[in-house]
Amino acid sequence: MSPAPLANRLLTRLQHYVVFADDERAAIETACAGPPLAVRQRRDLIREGDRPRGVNLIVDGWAFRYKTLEDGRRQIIAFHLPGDLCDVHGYILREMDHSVGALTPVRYVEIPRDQIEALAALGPRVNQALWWDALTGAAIQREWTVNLGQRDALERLSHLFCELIFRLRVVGMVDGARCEIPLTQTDLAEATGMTPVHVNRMVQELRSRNLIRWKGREFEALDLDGLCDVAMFNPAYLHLDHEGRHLDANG
Amino acid sequence: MSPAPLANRLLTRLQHYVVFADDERAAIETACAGPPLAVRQRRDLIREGDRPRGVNLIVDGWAFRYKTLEDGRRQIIAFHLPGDLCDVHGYILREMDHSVGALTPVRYVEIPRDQIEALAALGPRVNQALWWDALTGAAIQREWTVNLGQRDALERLSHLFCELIFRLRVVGMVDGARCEIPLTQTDLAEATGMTPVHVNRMVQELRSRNLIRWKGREFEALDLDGLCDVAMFNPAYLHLDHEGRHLDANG
DNA sequence: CGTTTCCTTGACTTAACTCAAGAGGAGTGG
DNA sequence: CCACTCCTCTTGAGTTAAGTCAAGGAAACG
Repeated sequence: MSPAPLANRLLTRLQHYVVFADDERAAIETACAGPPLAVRQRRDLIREGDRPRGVNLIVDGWAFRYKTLEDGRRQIIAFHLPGDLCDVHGYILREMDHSVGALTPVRYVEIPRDQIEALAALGPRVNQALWWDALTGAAIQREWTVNLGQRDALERLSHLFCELIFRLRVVGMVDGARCEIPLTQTDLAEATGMTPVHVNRMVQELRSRNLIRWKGREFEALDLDGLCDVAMFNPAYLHLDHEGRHLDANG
Repeated sequence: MSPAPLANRLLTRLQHYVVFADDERAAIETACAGPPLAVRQRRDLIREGDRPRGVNLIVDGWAFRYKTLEDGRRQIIAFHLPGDLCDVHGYILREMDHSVGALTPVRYVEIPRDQIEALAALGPRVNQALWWDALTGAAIQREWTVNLGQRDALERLSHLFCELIFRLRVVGMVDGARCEIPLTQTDLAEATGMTPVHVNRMVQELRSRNLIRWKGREFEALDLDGLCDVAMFNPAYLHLDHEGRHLDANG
Protein backbone atom coordinates (compact mmCIF):
# COMPACT_ATOMS: atom_id res chain seq x y z
CA MET A 1 0.00 0.00 0.00
CA SER A 2 2.82 2.39 0.83
CA PRO A 3 3.97 4.18 -2.30
CA ALA A 4 7.57 4.15 -3.44
CA PRO A 5 9.65 6.89 -1.82
CA LEU A 6 8.68 10.21 -3.26
CA ALA A 7 12.27 11.28 -3.69
CA ASN A 8 12.39 10.39 -7.33
CA ARG A 9 9.57 8.58 -8.93
CA LEU A 10 10.89 9.08 -12.42
CA LEU A 11 14.10 7.32 -11.56
CA THR A 12 12.16 4.52 -9.94
CA ARG A 13 10.03 4.16 -12.98
CA LEU A 14 12.76 4.27 -15.61
CA GLN A 15 14.83 1.82 -13.62
CA HIS A 16 12.19 -0.76 -14.28
CA TYR A 17 13.70 -0.80 -17.69
CA VAL A 18 17.31 0.26 -17.39
CA VAL A 19 19.94 0.20 -14.68
CA PHE A 20 21.63 3.55 -14.94
CA ALA A 21 25.17 4.68 -14.45
CA ASP A 22 25.82 7.24 -11.71
CA ASP A 23 25.97 10.26 -13.97
CA GLU A 24 22.75 9.26 -15.65
CA ARG A 25 21.05 8.79 -12.33
CA ALA A 26 22.22 12.21 -11.21
CA ALA A 27 20.96 13.86 -14.37
CA ILE A 28 17.54 12.31 -13.97
CA GLU A 29 17.36 13.48 -10.38
CA THR A 30 18.23 16.98 -11.47
CA ALA A 31 15.56 16.94 -14.14
CA CYS A 32 12.90 16.28 -11.52
CA ALA A 33 14.17 18.86 -9.09
CA GLY A 34 11.76 21.50 -10.29
CA PRO A 35 9.18 22.95 -7.93
CA PRO A 36 6.31 20.55 -7.32
CA LEU A 37 3.01 21.72 -8.74
CA ALA A 38 -0.47 20.82 -7.57
CA VAL A 39 -3.88 20.55 -9.19
CA ARG A 40 -7.09 20.21 -7.30
CA GLN A 41 -9.38 17.29 -7.75
CA ARG A 42 -11.44 17.40 -10.94
CA ARG A 43 -9.45 20.27 -12.40
CA ASP A 44 -7.44 20.08 -15.60
CA LEU A 45 -3.66 19.96 -15.85
CA ILE A 46 -3.79 20.85 -19.50
CA ARG A 47 -6.50 21.33 -22.09
CA GLU A 48 -7.04 20.45 -25.69
CA GLY A 49 -5.50 23.17 -27.81
CA ASP A 50 -2.89 24.14 -25.24
CA ARG A 51 0.83 24.05 -25.95
CA PRO A 52 2.52 21.70 -23.55
CA ARG A 53 5.46 23.38 -21.85
CA GLY A 54 7.28 20.18 -21.04
CA VAL A 55 6.71 16.70 -19.78
CA ASN A 56 4.66 16.15 -16.66
CA LEU A 57 5.62 13.57 -14.09
CA ILE A 58 2.82 12.51 -11.78
CA VAL A 59 4.19 12.39 -8.25
CA ASP A 60 0.98 11.78 -6.34
CA GLY A 61 -2.63 11.12 -7.23
CA TRP A 62 -4.42 9.89 -10.30
CA ALA A 63 -4.79 11.82 -13.55
CA PHE A 64 -6.68 10.94 -16.69
CA ARG A 65 -6.64 11.86 -20.35
CA TYR A 66 -9.89 12.53 -22.10
CA LYS A 67 -11.36 13.79 -25.29
CA THR A 68 -14.72 15.43 -25.80
CA LEU A 69 -16.83 15.29 -28.95
CA GLU A 70 -18.68 18.32 -30.27
CA ASP A 71 -21.91 17.11 -28.78
CA GLY A 72 -20.49 16.61 -25.32
CA ARG A 73 -19.86 12.89 -25.28
CA ARG A 74 -16.64 12.26 -23.45
CA GLN A 75 -14.18 9.38 -23.62
CA ILE A 76 -11.51 8.74 -21.05
CA ILE A 77 -8.47 7.66 -23.01
CA ALA A 78 -6.02 6.73 -20.29
CA PHE A 79 -5.40 6.77 -16.57
CA HIS A 80 -2.14 7.99 -15.12
CA LEU A 81 -0.93 6.67 -11.80
CA PRO A 82 1.84 8.02 -9.59
CA GLY A 83 5.18 7.63 -11.35
CA ASP A 84 3.73 8.01 -14.82
CA LEU A 85 5.25 10.39 -17.29
CA CYS A 86 2.59 12.30 -19.17
CA ASP A 87 3.41 12.85 -22.79
CA VAL A 88 7.07 12.24 -23.02
CA HIS A 89 8.10 14.66 -25.73
CA GLY A 90 4.52 15.81 -25.89
CA TYR A 91 5.76 19.23 -26.78
CA ILE A 92 6.83 17.88 -30.15
CA LEU A 93 3.21 17.83 -31.23
CA ARG A 94 2.86 21.49 -30.68
CA GLU A 95 -0.77 21.45 -29.74
CA MET A 96 -2.60 19.10 -27.37
CA ASP A 97 -5.27 17.10 -29.15
CA HIS A 98 -6.87 16.11 -25.86
CA SER A 99 -7.02 17.19 -22.22
CA VAL A 100 -5.55 15.85 -19.01
CA GLY A 101 -7.44 16.19 -15.76
CA ALA A 102 -6.97 15.28 -12.13
CA LEU A 103 -9.15 12.55 -10.67
CA THR A 104 -7.81 13.13 -7.19
CA PRO A 105 -5.69 16.00 -5.95
CA VAL A 106 -2.54 15.62 -8.03
CA ARG A 107 1.02 16.69 -7.32
CA TYR A 108 3.31 16.74 -10.30
CA VAL A 109 6.60 18.06 -11.62
CA GLU A 110 6.99 19.76 -14.95
CA ILE A 111 10.21 18.73 -16.66
CA PRO A 112 11.10 21.42 -19.15
CA ARG A 113 11.90 20.70 -22.72
CA ASP A 114 15.61 21.36 -22.55
CA GLN A 115 16.00 19.06 -19.58
CA ILE A 116 14.44 16.22 -21.52
CA GLU A 117 16.69 16.92 -24.45
CA ALA A 118 19.69 16.97 -22.16
CA LEU A 119 18.65 13.61 -20.79
CA ALA A 120 18.23 12.13 -24.23
CA ALA A 121 21.62 13.42 -25.23
CA LEU A 122 23.29 11.62 -22.34
CA GLY A 123 23.38 8.48 -24.39
CA PRO A 124 21.34 5.58 -25.64
CA ARG A 125 20.37 4.16 -22.27
CA VAL A 126 18.46 7.18 -21.02
CA ASN A 127 17.01 7.76 -24.44
CA GLN A 128 15.85 4.19 -24.62
CA ALA A 129 14.31 4.38 -21.19
CA LEU A 130 12.25 7.35 -22.34
CA TRP A 131 11.22 5.42 -25.42
CA TRP A 132 10.31 2.46 -23.27
CA ASP A 133 7.99 4.65 -21.27
CA ALA A 134 6.29 6.04 -24.36
CA LEU A 135 6.01 2.63 -25.99
CA THR A 136 4.43 0.93 -23.01
CA GLY A 137 1.93 3.78 -22.98
CA ALA A 138 1.19 3.08 -26.63
CA ALA A 139 0.80 -0.63 -25.89
CA ILE A 140 -1.77 0.17 -23.22
CA GLN A 141 -3.61 2.35 -25.68
CA ARG A 142 -3.71 -0.50 -28.17
CA GLU A 143 -5.12 -2.82 -25.55
CA TRP A 144 -7.84 -0.28 -24.79
CA THR A 145 -8.71 -0.36 -28.47
CA VAL A 146 -9.09 -4.13 -28.28
CA ASN A 147 -11.05 -3.82 -25.09
CA LEU A 148 -13.55 -1.39 -26.55
CA GLY A 149 -13.77 -3.14 -29.88
CA GLN A 150 -14.08 -6.77 -28.91
CA ARG A 151 -14.97 -7.31 -25.29
CA ASP A 152 -18.48 -7.11 -23.91
CA ALA A 153 -19.40 -4.98 -20.93
CA LEU A 154 -18.45 -7.42 -18.20
CA GLU A 155 -15.20 -8.40 -19.82
CA ARG A 156 -14.35 -4.78 -20.49
CA LEU A 157 -14.85 -3.70 -16.92
CA SER A 158 -12.96 -6.69 -15.56
CA HIS A 159 -10.12 -5.98 -17.92
CA LEU A 160 -9.81 -2.41 -16.74
CA PHE A 161 -9.73 -3.54 -13.12
CA CYS A 162 -7.03 -6.08 -13.94
CA GLU A 163 -4.93 -3.50 -15.71
CA LEU A 164 -5.18 -1.05 -12.84
CA ILE A 165 -4.21 -3.70 -10.30
CA PHE A 166 -1.16 -4.77 -12.28
CA ARG A 167 -0.06 -1.21 -12.87
CA LEU A 168 -0.60 -0.19 -9.27
CA ARG A 169 1.39 -3.18 -8.14
CA VAL A 170 4.44 -1.94 -10.05
CA VAL A 171 4.45 1.27 -8.05
CA GLY A 172 3.87 -0.54 -4.79
CA MET A 173 0.31 0.61 -4.30
CA VAL A 174 -1.33 -2.77 -3.94
CA ASP A 175 -1.49 -4.54 -0.61
CA GLY A 176 -2.20 -8.20 -1.25
CA ALA A 177 -5.18 -7.82 -3.54
CA ARG A 178 -6.37 -4.55 -2.07
CA CYS A 179 -5.87 -1.08 -3.41
CA GLU A 180 -7.50 2.30 -3.66
CA ILE A 181 -9.44 3.01 -6.81
CA PRO A 182 -10.57 6.62 -6.69
CA LEU A 183 -12.95 6.29 -9.62
CA THR A 184 -16.69 6.77 -9.70
CA GLN A 185 -18.83 4.45 -11.73
CA THR A 186 -19.36 7.35 -14.09
CA ASP A 187 -15.59 7.56 -14.62
CA LEU A 188 -15.53 3.87 -15.41
CA ALA A 189 -18.39 4.40 -17.82
CA GLU A 190 -16.47 7.09 -19.68
CA ALA A 191 -13.40 4.88 -19.85
CA THR A 192 -15.19 1.76 -21.03
CA GLY A 193 -17.66 3.38 -23.39
CA MET A 194 -20.75 2.36 -21.53
CA THR A 195 -23.44 4.10 -19.51
CA PRO A 196 -23.10 4.58 -15.76
CA VAL A 197 -26.22 2.48 -15.26
CA HIS A 198 -24.72 -0.42 -17.10
CA VAL A 199 -21.40 -0.11 -15.28
CA ASN A 200 -23.36 -0.39 -12.09
CA ARG A 201 -25.01 -3.58 -13.22
CA MET A 202 -21.69 -5.08 -14.24
CA VAL A 203 -20.13 -4.14 -10.90
CA GLN A 204 -23.03 -5.88 -9.18
CA GLU A 205 -22.41 -8.91 -11.33
CA LEU A 206 -18.71 -9.04 -10.41
CA ARG A 207 -19.67 -8.68 -6.77
CA SER A 208 -22.25 -11.43 -6.93
CA ARG A 209 -19.67 -13.74 -8.48
CA ASN A 210 -17.39 -12.99 -5.53
CA LEU A 211 -14.70 -11.63 -7.79
CA ILE A 212 -14.41 -8.18 -6.29
CA ARG A 213 -15.26 -6.13 -3.27
CA TRP A 214 -15.54 -2.39 -3.78
CA LYS A 215 -16.88 0.18 -1.41
CA GLY A 216 -15.93 3.84 -1.58
CA ARG A 217 -12.34 3.81 -2.74
CA GLU A 218 -11.42 0.51 -1.16
CA PHE A 219 -11.11 -2.08 -3.84
CA GLU A 220 -10.23 -5.73 -3.38
CA ALA A 221 -9.87 -8.45 -5.95
CA LEU A 222 -11.27 -11.43 -4.06
CA ASP A 223 -10.27 -13.74 -6.87
CA LEU A 224 -7.77 -12.10 -9.18
CA ASP A 225 -7.30 -15.20 -11.31
CA GLY A 226 -11.03 -15.43 -11.78
CA LEU A 227 -11.18 -11.76 -12.68
CA CYS A 228 -8.39 -12.21 -15.23
CA ASP A 229 -10.26 -15.16 -16.70
CA VAL A 230 -13.45 -13.18 -17.14
CA ALA A 231 -11.46 -10.38 -18.77
CA MET A 232 -9.24 -12.67 -20.86
CA PHE A 233 -6.49 -10.54 -19.39
CA ASN A 234 -2.96 -11.16 -20.56
CA PRO A 235 -0.48 -8.80 -18.90
CA ALA A 236 2.10 -9.19 -21.69
CA TYR A 237 1.12 -5.84 -23.14
CA LEU A 238 2.26 -4.05 -19.99
CA HIS A 239 5.80 -5.27 -20.66
CA LEU A 240 6.56 -5.72 -17.00
CA ASP A 241 8.80 -8.71 -17.50
CA HIS A 242 12.20 -7.15 -17.95
CA GLU A 243 12.39 -4.77 -15.08
CA GLY A 244 15.92 -3.52 -14.82
CA ARG A 245 17.28 -6.67 -16.37
CA HIS A 246 17.37 -5.65 -19.96
CA LEU A 247 20.16 -3.15 -20.20
CA ASP A 248 22.50 -2.08 -17.50
CA ALA A 249 25.35 0.30 -17.05
CA ASN A 250 27.92 -2.45 -17.44
CA GLY A 251 26.84 -3.41 -20.91
CA MET B 1 -3.26 8.97 -57.11
CA SER B 2 0.40 8.63 -57.99
CA PRO B 3 2.42 7.80 -54.89
CA ALA B 4 5.40 9.85 -53.81
CA PRO B 5 8.65 8.74 -55.46
CA LEU B 6 9.71 5.44 -54.03
CA ALA B 7 13.31 6.53 -53.67
CA ASN B 8 13.00 7.33 -50.04
CA ARG B 9 9.68 7.27 -48.36
CA LEU B 10 11.13 7.59 -44.90
CA LEU B 11 12.80 10.82 -45.79
CA THR B 12 9.61 12.07 -47.39
CA ARG B 13 7.68 11.21 -44.31
CA LEU B 14 10.04 12.64 -41.74
CA GLN B 15 10.39 15.81 -43.74
CA HIS B 16 6.77 16.51 -43.03
CA TYR B 17 8.05 17.38 -39.64
CA VAL B 18 11.65 18.50 -40.02
CA VAL B 19 13.74 19.97 -42.79
CA PHE B 20 17.03 18.13 -42.54
CA ALA B 21 20.60 19.15 -43.09
CA ASP B 22 22.53 17.36 -45.83
CA ASP B 23 24.36 14.94 -43.56
CA GLU B 24 21.14 14.03 -41.85
CA ARG B 25 19.44 13.43 -45.14
CA ALA B 26 22.28 11.22 -46.28
CA ALA B 27 22.18 9.18 -43.08
CA ILE B 28 18.46 8.58 -43.46
CA GLU B 29 18.92 7.48 -47.02
CA THR B 30 21.61 5.06 -45.96
CA ALA B 31 19.38 3.63 -43.26
CA CYS B 32 16.78 2.71 -45.85
CA ALA B 33 19.22 1.25 -48.29
CA GLY B 34 18.71 -2.29 -47.05
CA PRO B 35 17.33 -4.92 -49.40
CA PRO B 36 13.60 -4.48 -49.96
CA LEU B 37 11.51 -7.28 -48.51
CA ALA B 38 8.12 -8.47 -49.64
CA VAL B 39 5.15 -10.11 -47.98
CA ARG B 40 2.29 -11.63 -49.81
CA GLN B 41 -1.25 -10.44 -49.32
CA ARG B 42 -2.85 -11.67 -46.11
CA ARG B 43 0.42 -12.97 -44.69
CA ASP B 44 2.01 -11.68 -41.51
CA LEU B 45 5.10 -9.49 -41.32
CA ILE B 46 5.53 -10.29 -37.67
CA ARG B 47 3.56 -12.20 -35.05
CA GLU B 48 2.65 -11.73 -31.44
CA GLY B 49 5.48 -13.16 -29.34
CA ASP B 50 8.17 -12.53 -31.95
CA ARG B 51 11.23 -10.37 -31.29
CA PRO B 52 11.29 -7.48 -33.71
CA ARG B 53 14.66 -7.26 -35.42
CA GLY B 54 14.38 -3.61 -36.28
CA VAL B 55 11.96 -1.02 -37.51
CA ASN B 56 9.91 -1.70 -40.61
CA LEU B 57 9.25 0.96 -43.17
CA ILE B 58 6.29 0.29 -45.44
CA VAL B 59 7.33 1.14 -48.99
CA ASP B 60 4.28 -0.13 -50.85
CA GLY B 61 0.95 -1.58 -49.92
CA TRP B 62 -1.19 -1.54 -46.81
CA ALA B 63 -0.39 -3.34 -43.58
CA PHE B 64 -2.41 -3.65 -40.40
CA ARG B 65 -1.84 -4.40 -36.75
CA TYR B 66 -4.14 -6.75 -34.97
CA LYS B 67 -4.62 -8.61 -31.77
CA THR B 68 -6.50 -11.83 -31.21
CA LEU B 69 -8.29 -12.86 -28.04
CA GLU B 70 -8.12 -16.41 -26.71
CA ASP B 71 -11.51 -17.20 -28.16
CA GLY B 72 -10.65 -16.00 -31.63
CA ARG B 73 -12.18 -12.55 -31.67
CA ARG B 74 -9.87 -10.26 -33.55
CA GLN B 75 -9.43 -6.51 -33.39
CA ILE B 76 -7.59 -4.49 -35.98
CA ILE B 77 -5.65 -1.89 -34.04
CA ALA B 78 -4.16 0.22 -36.78
CA PHE B 79 -3.66 0.52 -40.51
CA HIS B 80 -0.30 1.32 -42.02
CA LEU B 81 -0.07 3.06 -45.34
CA PRO B 82 2.95 3.47 -47.60
CA GLY B 83 5.55 5.64 -45.89
CA ASP B 84 4.59 4.55 -42.40
CA LEU B 85 7.21 3.43 -39.96
CA CYS B 86 6.07 0.37 -38.07
CA ASP B 87 7.09 0.39 -34.45
CA VAL B 88 9.81 2.93 -34.26
CA HIS B 89 12.04 1.50 -31.60
CA GLY B 90 9.69 -1.44 -31.37
CA TYR B 91 12.63 -3.62 -30.53
CA ILE B 92 12.84 -1.88 -27.18
CA LEU B 93 9.83 -3.85 -26.02
CA ARG B 94 11.56 -7.13 -26.60
CA GLU B 95 8.49 -9.09 -27.48
CA MET B 96 5.64 -8.17 -29.81
CA ASP B 97 2.33 -7.96 -27.99
CA HIS B 98 0.41 -8.05 -31.26
CA SER B 99 0.84 -9.03 -34.89
CA VAL B 100 1.28 -7.11 -38.10
CA GLY B 101 -0.15 -8.45 -41.34
CA ALA B 102 -0.31 -7.43 -44.97
CA LEU B 103 -3.65 -6.37 -46.39
CA THR B 104 -2.25 -6.13 -49.88
CA PRO B 105 1.08 -7.33 -51.16
CA VAL B 106 3.52 -5.27 -49.13
CA ARG B 107 7.06 -4.18 -49.88
CA TYR B 108 9.05 -2.96 -46.94
CA VAL B 109 12.51 -2.25 -45.66
CA GLU B 110 13.82 -3.42 -42.35
CA ILE B 111 15.95 -0.80 -40.69
CA PRO B 112 18.22 -2.52 -38.22
CA ARG B 113 18.53 -1.47 -34.66
CA ASP B 114 21.99 0.02 -34.87
CA GLN B 115 21.01 2.15 -37.84
CA ILE B 116 18.16 3.66 -35.87
CA GLU B 117 20.46 4.33 -32.97
CA ALA B 118 22.96 5.94 -35.30
CA LEU B 119 20.21 8.16 -36.65
CA ALA B 120 19.08 9.18 -33.19
CA ALA B 121 22.65 9.98 -32.24
CA LEU B 122 22.99 12.40 -35.16
CA GLY B 123 21.33 15.07 -33.10
CA PRO B 124 18.05 16.38 -31.84
CA ARG B 125 16.39 16.99 -35.18
CA VAL B 126 16.47 13.42 -36.40
CA ASN B 127 15.63 12.15 -32.96
CA GLN B 128 12.67 14.48 -32.77
CA ALA B 129 11.46 13.45 -36.17
CA LEU B 130 11.42 9.84 -34.99
CA TRP B 131 9.52 10.90 -31.89
CA TRP B 132 7.09 12.84 -34.00
CA ASP B 133 6.35 9.72 -35.99
CA ALA B 134 5.74 7.64 -32.88
CA LEU B 135 3.65 10.33 -31.23
CA THR B 136 1.35 10.86 -34.19
CA GLY B 137 0.84 7.10 -34.19
CA ALA B 138 -0.12 7.28 -30.54
CA ALA B 139 -2.50 10.15 -31.26
CA ILE B 140 -4.23 8.06 -33.90
CA GLN B 141 -4.53 5.21 -31.42
CA ARG B 142 -6.16 7.57 -28.93
CA GLU B 143 -8.64 8.69 -31.53
CA TRP B 144 -9.51 5.07 -32.25
CA THR B 145 -10.23 4.67 -28.56
CA VAL B 146 -12.65 7.58 -28.74
CA ASN B 147 -14.14 6.22 -31.91
CA LEU B 148 -14.86 2.82 -30.43
CA GLY B 149 -15.97 4.16 -27.09
CA GLN B 150 -18.26 7.00 -28.05
CA ARG B 151 -19.34 6.94 -31.64
CA ASP B 152 -22.15 4.82 -32.99
CA ALA B 153 -21.79 2.53 -35.96
CA LEU B 154 -22.40 5.09 -38.71
CA GLU B 155 -20.21 7.71 -37.11
CA ARG B 156 -17.48 5.18 -36.48
CA LEU B 157 -17.34 3.99 -40.03
CA SER B 158 -17.45 7.53 -41.41
CA HIS B 159 -14.66 8.53 -39.07
CA LEU B 160 -12.44 5.72 -40.27
CA PHE B 161 -13.03 6.69 -43.89
CA CYS B 162 -12.19 10.30 -43.09
CA GLU B 163 -8.99 9.33 -41.34
CA LEU B 164 -7.88 7.16 -44.22
CA ILE B 165 -8.56 9.88 -46.76
CA PHE B 166 -6.60 12.47 -44.80
CA ARG B 167 -3.70 10.12 -44.25
CA LEU B 168 -3.63 8.97 -47.85
CA ARG B 169 -3.64 12.56 -48.97
CA VAL B 170 -0.40 13.21 -47.11
CA VAL B 171 1.37 10.54 -49.14
CA GLY B 172 -0.17 11.72 -52.38
CA MET B 173 -2.48 8.80 -52.84
CA VAL B 174 -5.72 10.71 -53.16
CA ASP B 175 -6.87 12.07 -56.48
CA GLY B 176 -9.48 14.72 -55.82
CA ALA B 177 -11.72 12.77 -53.49
CA ARG B 178 -10.92 9.38 -54.96
CA CYS B 179 -8.56 6.77 -53.64
CA GLU B 180 -8.02 3.06 -53.38
CA ILE B 181 -9.21 1.41 -50.22
CA PRO B 182 -8.15 -2.24 -50.34
CA LEU B 183 -10.28 -3.27 -47.38
CA THR B 184 -13.10 -5.75 -47.25
CA GLN B 185 -16.16 -5.01 -45.20
CA THR B 186 -14.96 -7.71 -42.84
CA ASP B 187 -11.71 -5.78 -42.35
CA LEU B 188 -13.71 -2.68 -41.55
CA ALA B 189 -15.77 -4.70 -39.12
CA GLU B 190 -12.67 -5.86 -37.29
CA ALA B 191 -11.34 -2.33 -37.15
CA THR B 192 -14.55 -0.73 -35.93
CA GLY B 193 -15.67 -3.44 -33.56
CA MET B 194 -18.84 -4.33 -35.38
CA THR B 195 -20.13 -7.26 -37.40
CA PRO B 196 -19.61 -7.48 -41.15
CA VAL B 197 -23.37 -7.47 -41.63
CA HIS B 198 -23.72 -4.22 -39.78
CA VAL B 199 -20.80 -2.64 -41.63
CA ASN B 200 -22.61 -3.50 -44.81
CA ARG B 201 -25.77 -1.77 -43.66
CA MET B 202 -23.81 1.32 -42.65
CA VAL B 203 -22.02 1.41 -46.00
CA GLN B 204 -25.41 1.24 -47.68
CA GLU B 205 -26.58 4.10 -45.54
CA LEU B 206 -23.58 6.27 -46.49
CA ARG B 207 -24.22 5.43 -50.12
CA SER B 208 -27.88 6.29 -49.92
CA ARG B 209 -27.02 9.64 -48.38
CA ASN B 210 -24.75 10.28 -51.35
CA LEU B 211 -21.73 10.65 -49.13
CA ILE B 212 -19.58 7.94 -50.64
CA ARG B 213 -19.19 5.75 -53.66
CA TRP B 214 -17.32 2.49 -53.16
CA LYS B 215 -17.01 -0.37 -55.53
CA GLY B 216 -14.20 -2.89 -55.38
CA ARG B 217 -11.22 -0.89 -54.24
CA GLU B 218 -12.29 2.35 -55.84
CA PHE B 219 -13.46 4.70 -53.15
CA GLU B 220 -14.76 8.21 -53.58
CA ALA B 221 -15.95 10.68 -51.02
CA LEU B 222 -18.79 12.37 -52.89
CA ASP B 223 -19.21 14.86 -50.08
CA LEU B 224 -16.20 14.89 -47.81
CA ASP B 225 -17.52 17.74 -45.67
CA GLY B 226 -20.73 15.85 -45.16
CA LEU B 227 -18.81 12.72 -44.26
CA CYS B 228 -16.72 14.65 -41.74
CA ASP B 229 -19.89 16.07 -40.25
CA VAL B 230 -21.43 12.66 -39.79
CA ALA B 231 -18.21 11.44 -38.18
CA MET B 232 -17.61 14.55 -36.10
CA PHE B 233 -14.16 14.31 -37.63
CA ASN B 234 -11.56 16.80 -36.49
CA PRO B 235 -8.21 16.21 -38.18
CA ALA B 236 -6.25 17.98 -35.44
CA TYR B 237 -5.17 14.65 -33.97
CA LEU B 238 -3.27 13.79 -37.15
CA HIS B 239 -1.00 16.78 -36.52
CA LEU B 240 -0.66 17.55 -40.19
CA ASP B 241 -0.43 21.28 -39.74
CA HIS B 242 3.27 21.84 -39.34
CA GLU B 243 4.71 19.90 -42.19
CA GLY B 244 8.32 20.86 -42.54
CA ARG B 245 7.72 24.24 -41.05
CA HIS B 246 8.44 23.49 -37.47
CA LEU B 247 12.14 22.94 -37.30
CA ASP B 248 14.64 23.30 -40.03
CA ALA B 249 18.32 22.87 -40.53
CA ASN B 250 18.96 26.57 -40.17
CA GLY B 251 17.61 26.77 -36.67
C1' DC C 1 -15.74 -22.40 -65.58
C1' DG C 2 -16.12 -23.91 -61.23
C1' DT C 3 -14.98 -22.36 -56.56
C1' DT C 4 -14.28 -19.35 -53.18
C1' DT C 5 -14.71 -14.99 -51.23
C1' DC C 6 -17.35 -11.02 -50.54
C1' DC C 7 -21.49 -8.52 -50.54
C1' DT C 8 -26.40 -8.08 -49.70
C1' DT C 9 -30.97 -8.65 -47.65
C1' DG C 10 -34.51 -10.33 -44.36
C1' DA C 11 -36.32 -11.98 -39.96
C1' DC C 12 -35.43 -12.50 -35.34
C1' DT C 13 -32.77 -11.93 -30.84
C1' DT C 14 -30.16 -9.65 -27.44
C1' DA C 15 -26.94 -6.61 -25.06
C1' DA C 16 -26.87 -2.32 -23.76
C1' DC C 17 -29.28 2.21 -23.50
C1' DT C 18 -32.90 5.41 -21.79
C1' DC C 19 -35.81 7.26 -18.59
C1' DA C 20 -37.27 7.60 -14.10
C1' DA C 21 -37.30 7.38 -9.34
C1' DG C 22 -35.54 6.33 -4.87
C1' DA C 23 -31.75 5.35 -1.34
C1' DG C 24 -27.55 6.24 0.87
C1' DG C 25 -23.82 9.17 2.06
C1' DA C 26 -20.94 13.33 2.50
C1' DG C 27 -20.62 17.82 3.15
C1' DT C 28 -22.72 22.55 4.33
C1' DG C 29 -25.01 25.92 6.66
C1' DG C 30 -28.50 27.40 9.79
C1' DC D 1 -27.55 18.74 15.66
C1' DC D 2 -30.69 18.83 12.13
C1' DA D 3 -32.20 20.06 7.48
C1' DC D 4 -30.57 20.69 3.16
C1' DT D 5 -28.28 19.84 -1.04
C1' DC D 6 -25.52 17.35 -4.02
C1' DC D 7 -23.54 13.40 -5.70
C1' DT D 8 -23.19 8.68 -6.41
C1' DC D 9 -25.17 4.37 -6.44
C1' DT D 10 -29.07 1.31 -7.20
C1' DT D 11 -33.18 -0.80 -9.27
C1' DG D 12 -37.04 -1.38 -12.55
C1' DA D 13 -39.49 -1.12 -16.98
C1' DG D 14 -39.49 -0.26 -21.64
C1' DT D 15 -36.71 0.82 -26.01
C1' DT D 16 -33.24 0.50 -29.49
C1' DA D 17 -28.91 -0.26 -31.78
C1' DA D 18 -26.45 -3.80 -33.12
C1' DG D 19 -25.83 -8.79 -33.31
C1' DT D 20 -27.19 -13.52 -35.08
C1' DC D 21 -28.53 -16.74 -38.31
C1' DA D 22 -29.50 -17.90 -42.84
C1' DA D 23 -29.63 -17.78 -47.66
C1' DG D 24 -29.00 -15.89 -52.29
C1' DG D 25 -26.26 -13.26 -55.58
C1' DA D 26 -22.23 -11.02 -57.47
C1' DA D 27 -17.71 -10.79 -58.23
C1' DA D 28 -13.05 -12.30 -58.22
C1' DC D 29 -9.78 -16.04 -58.86
C1' DG D 30 -7.17 -19.80 -60.30
